[in-house]
Amino acid sequence: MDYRHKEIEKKWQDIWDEKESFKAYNDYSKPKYYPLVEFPYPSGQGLHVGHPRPYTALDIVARKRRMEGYNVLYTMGWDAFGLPTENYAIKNKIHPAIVTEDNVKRFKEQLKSLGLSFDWSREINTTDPKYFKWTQWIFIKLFENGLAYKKEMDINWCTSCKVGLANEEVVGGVCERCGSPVVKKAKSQWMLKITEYADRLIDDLEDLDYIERVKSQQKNWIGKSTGMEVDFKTTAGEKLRVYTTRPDTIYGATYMVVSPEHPMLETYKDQISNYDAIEAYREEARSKSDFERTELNKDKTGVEIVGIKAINPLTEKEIPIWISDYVLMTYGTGAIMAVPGHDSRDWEFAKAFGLPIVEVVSGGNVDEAAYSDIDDGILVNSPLIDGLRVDDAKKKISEYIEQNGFGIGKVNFKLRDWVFSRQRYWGEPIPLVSCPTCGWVPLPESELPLTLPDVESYEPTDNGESPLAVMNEWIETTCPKCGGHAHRETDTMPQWAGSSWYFLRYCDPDNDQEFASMDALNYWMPVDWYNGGMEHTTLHLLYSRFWHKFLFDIGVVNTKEPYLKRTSHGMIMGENNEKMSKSRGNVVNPDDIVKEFGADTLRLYEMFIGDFEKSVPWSDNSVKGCRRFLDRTWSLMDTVVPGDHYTPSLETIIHKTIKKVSEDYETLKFNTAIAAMMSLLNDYKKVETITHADFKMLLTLLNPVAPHISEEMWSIMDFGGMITEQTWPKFDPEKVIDSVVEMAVQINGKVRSTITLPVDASQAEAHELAMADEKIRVFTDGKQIVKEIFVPGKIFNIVVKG
RNA sequence: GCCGAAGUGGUGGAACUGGCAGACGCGCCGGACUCAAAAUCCGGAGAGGUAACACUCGUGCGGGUUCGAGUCCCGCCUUCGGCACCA
Repeated sequence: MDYRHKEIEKKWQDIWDEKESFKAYNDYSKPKYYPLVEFPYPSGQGLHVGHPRPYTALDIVARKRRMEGYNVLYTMGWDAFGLPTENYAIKNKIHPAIVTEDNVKRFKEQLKSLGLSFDWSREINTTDPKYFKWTQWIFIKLFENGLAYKKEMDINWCTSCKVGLANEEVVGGVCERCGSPVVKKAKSQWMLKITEYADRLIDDLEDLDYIERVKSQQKNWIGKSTGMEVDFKTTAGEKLRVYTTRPDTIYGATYMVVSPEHPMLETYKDQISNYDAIEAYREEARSKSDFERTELNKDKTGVEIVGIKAINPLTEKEIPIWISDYVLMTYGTGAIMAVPGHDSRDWEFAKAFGLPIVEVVSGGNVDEAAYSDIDDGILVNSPLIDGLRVDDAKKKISEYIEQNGFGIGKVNFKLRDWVFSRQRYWGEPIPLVSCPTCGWVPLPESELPLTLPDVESYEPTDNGESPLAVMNEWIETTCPKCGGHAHRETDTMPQWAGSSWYFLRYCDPDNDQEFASMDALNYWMPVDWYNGGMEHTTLHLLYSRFWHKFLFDIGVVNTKEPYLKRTSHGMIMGENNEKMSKSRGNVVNPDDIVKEFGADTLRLYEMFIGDFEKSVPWSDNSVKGCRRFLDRTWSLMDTVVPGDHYTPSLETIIHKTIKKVSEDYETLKFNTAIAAMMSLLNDYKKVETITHADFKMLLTLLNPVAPHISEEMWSIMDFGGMITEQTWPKFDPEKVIDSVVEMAVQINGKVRSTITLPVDASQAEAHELAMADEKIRVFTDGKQIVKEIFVPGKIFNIVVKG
């Protein structure tokens, strides 16, 4: 009988469906486990070979947990709002809802063909009004709690998508999605105050089991810095406030710099004698894109503000004030005290304009470069803090500054508030109306969901307004508060909205009273293990943590963090080790692999290919190798004979393999788990016959990776029931140890021979055996044995001299 | 520049708290089966060296600790990912 993957895979997928083998029950008495994978954006391209990698990995965990007796919630959905669908719809004149439906259908078929053990009865779709009703509900809560506000601001405007972007969506000055240039555009936008949660988003990482690179990237992105705001008097009258993390270097502040957008320039216009030059510089800065302004290693430019001086509060000396675009209005106070001796940017600026450089921390050479080391430096030229180390000096001077009212401690973040408006059609409408008398008013819950108007055209407008802005019938409405004439907000939400809370909906997907019941949340949450791409670390992952914390604060979820554990998979590259793309011609279609080799082979291959956390190139030949392993396992059926016990010569290796595979499935080391099973197969092949017990064990261990073929063989062998319903095996700790071991014998640390001895043999026995070995005697005869190191079961090292 | 990860055969990658480097797979070489090929099965191999052993070298580079280092310490180099004029 041949291994016919097509028939077998279809057959078992149908049986699992019919028996609801993977249904998550609301039986709250059982221990639960909630593994989560990022739900895909159903693009028109269909499934990519990258998708099955994380899905299979957590499928393995999910299947193992079920066999361990857990009630497992493993499910799937569609993050289906978004630009590509909308653009495709515009181009082909098909409604985005229909495009979405088609894409979802295709994705679902493809995913189903992989035999992933999702509970499909809990499938969700972010574009379903029953779903986005609650996305809108959460937005209203954010609004009611003062975390959503509208602000006229310069936004990142993608010239091609004709849409505003969050900072997180701008990569290297271009649009993350389409690569077109991003320019500044003033627009009134809905903003979410994620910055209010900045501290907690950093602090609470502490107790979470996230892989280190995720933690550090999030910390980096939030960018907490602790320093002081210090007021410098000016000759113009009012004080000028700066932010610094190095108050200890204040005696070295020889000039000040304000950003081109700083309001003082307007305020003191009359006192500035070179205002024309200043204005020209400001105009130049305005015309530059963010990218140009922040370009690497750019030469410093600037203009001195003539007519106003600042006064250093500690030295009482007058220092000049400059304007330069290396100081950003969006960070700190938009003004700095420049300490060229100890800040490389200030140093460059001072060199460029011949400004004085004063050394206030010794240890470097400020004529050569700024000395910014904070560990070894000693303060000099700083009357109050001379001779102190940097950290002590910082402490002392900070106290002094605060006591004298010159300034105050201040924490700053790089994180900015989240631009939440999109001027597009295919997103959740923002459920607010603008009333001339009441201002912004949220829709009452009874009017949710607010659905999109069903129209023919949804092209973006050239003036930057949402396509909804021209749909008068939809816009015109009455104010829920005063009943007067009002109109709807025409912006929609970004794609990140629906994905910021979807894991909550899985807990209770059909609830039409709440986004999920507290009972369901209490049972299922938090997510035990969340795996997803590194590209979502500062976007989706951060956003959803923010939303969750907010929901926790208003008492509608039970945990302050959504995910206990976060891991990440590496990308699958093309065979030439370049990113898979149509233009490179190195795209592999998972359907082809499933068709030719079977889903089990694809699953096995994607898990075996290499370190799960690293990117790996695709290899057609390795796929064949994985299929070969399954074929060889299949042919093993010819050698199986009845028997409830392990074949004695295989017993130790079987227990070792149970241990290895069980542990490796938990730690993302799927590649070595599979290697161990391949080894076990090789051992099985070396004996004439194997018992039912031997074979059952291999099938059980293999089942989470290759569920169809293991189920089929279980059935052919008539082992009873389904393998999916079996219990995960345990190993016997006493039986994973070999009774006899081969031990390397070293002379001065170099292996010269091996001896075979019982695992519990003494050093004396080892010594005797070693000395009986001719290869060893060659090295010991006539030499003095200085020392013997004996590590039971590991090594025997003889140190000789002479 | 800062943060993070990593450098091991022809190749993807193994190696627990320092203990026989190269598991497992691919590719390659040889053999069996075949008219032949594919598939399958059996066997082989880090490099140098030898008739064969022996032996020597070998985990990015340079030092160090240790009976013993891919693994630990110090100093570098390179690659990848993230951030970046954030004061």
